[in-house]
Amino acid sequence: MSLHLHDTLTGKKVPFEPLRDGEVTMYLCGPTVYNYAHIGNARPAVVFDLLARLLRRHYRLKFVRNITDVDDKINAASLETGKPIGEITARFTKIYNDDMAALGVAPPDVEPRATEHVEEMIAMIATLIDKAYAYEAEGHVLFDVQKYPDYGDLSKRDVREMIAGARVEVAPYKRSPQDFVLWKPSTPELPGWDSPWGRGRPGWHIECSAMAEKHLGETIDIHAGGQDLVFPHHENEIAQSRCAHGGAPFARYWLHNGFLSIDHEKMSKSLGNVVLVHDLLETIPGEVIRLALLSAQYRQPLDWSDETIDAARKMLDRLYGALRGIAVPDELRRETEPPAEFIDALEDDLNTPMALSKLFGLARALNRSDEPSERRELAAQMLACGDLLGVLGADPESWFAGDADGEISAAEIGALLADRDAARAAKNFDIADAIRERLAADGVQIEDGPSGTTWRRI
RNA sequence: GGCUAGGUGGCAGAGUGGUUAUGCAGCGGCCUGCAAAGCCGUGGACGCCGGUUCGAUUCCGACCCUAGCCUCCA
Repeated sequence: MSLHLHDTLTGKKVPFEPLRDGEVTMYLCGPTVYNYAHIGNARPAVVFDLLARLLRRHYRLKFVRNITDVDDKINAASLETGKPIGEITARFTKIYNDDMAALGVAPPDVEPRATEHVEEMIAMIATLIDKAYAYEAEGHVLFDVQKYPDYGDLSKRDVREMIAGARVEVAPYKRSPQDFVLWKPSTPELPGWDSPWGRGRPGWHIECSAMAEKHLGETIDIHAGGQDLVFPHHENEIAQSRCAHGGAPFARYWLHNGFLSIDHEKMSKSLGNVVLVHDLLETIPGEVIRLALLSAQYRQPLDWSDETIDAARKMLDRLYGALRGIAVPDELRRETEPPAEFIDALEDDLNTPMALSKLFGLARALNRSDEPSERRELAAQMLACGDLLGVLGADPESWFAGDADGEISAAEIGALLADRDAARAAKNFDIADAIRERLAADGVQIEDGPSGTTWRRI
């Protein structure tokens, strides 16, 4: 089975074939850097990082994830805090990248910043005006949606209905209510760039179109993002790019991840239930968060709760438990590929739950086997799967040793276990059990195995 | 109201026109000094109503319900 992806434009799962043999271009809408990333922001980053890993197995991939560092929300944050815009965007860009790294998200090949591409945006806007797809009005430049008959194809919307159902007050200078801003004027205190239409700043949608063109060309293979970006952001990107490029297709495959809810409620500031990745990482390993985000297929909705996190942690307990005490030689590790059925699951539109079930199958087989070479081979396969998923990279012992902050130390545990071994050898089981209970009180669970006693923090 | 995607066992979550998802939790057994981990076995499901079919959770239609989008939003 080869890679199949669900394409939003056609609404179907289709075989993936890149435009050019052997190479793939992919663009993911990145963060607007004015605040900490929340767990919903992390989902596309993790999911499409997995897709990037999968693509790199067979293709030379150029993966672009932008930084939106000019935006009215950033301006508002600057006004609110009194801090310069550049300081805010630099700070939150770093925090975003650090947080994503903690989730095992590899950096993209290119991470363009909008403020460094204003020239390209202006050029694209000028082209759109030249070709009469855009018009200037009161210092704004607007895209004329009437001129692009395919508008609505991605989001399956009928333009006429949209006009009829428009709920927002329409700016008087717009020719049609659904026309959207490519360029808008800036007041002196707002960030602005000189342009043929006066000092101003770009609209949000044109940023991605211009950066995608600059780094990936007119037609890209995969464009990804959250479901909520389908309309208007991606619809507008298509309109701008195609009209600027003589009708050339913009993206050949459109991928959109499903939404995250928090305890079955929509995450929103007004409900006060926004979960920040930065806060989660204080107490939860990034690997747990990553696996939790991959525990449902990416297009499905995913509810985030303590149970979601706990379930992911227990999955890792089982997987690391199987790997415990097995030394996989480096050479075997390098040579071993994930089993075909595991790859098949991922290549079927990133069916991570199915892939995980195959991984658990390996764990079961490993646990069942008492033949050392077979156990090493199965462990190597599990690690190969883990490499692709971006989990199981830690040493199993350190996974179970956990974070020792303010708790009983490993040395103390070792000393108590030595005492207990002596008691057990002397059949003083009351003493041995007392030590076990004392460790349990500190959150340490012990396991007597054939080759000695191991422990884990729970 | 329109568009899109869903409704699966105690929970999470895949999949399939007839045969075990998987993980957690439960039950029985093995192992263990006793546990724990692990292994073996096991119960429990496909929103509702019709239709197609030898047979539907899986296909088709209606209905009910949920979520997202339609406005900044992953």
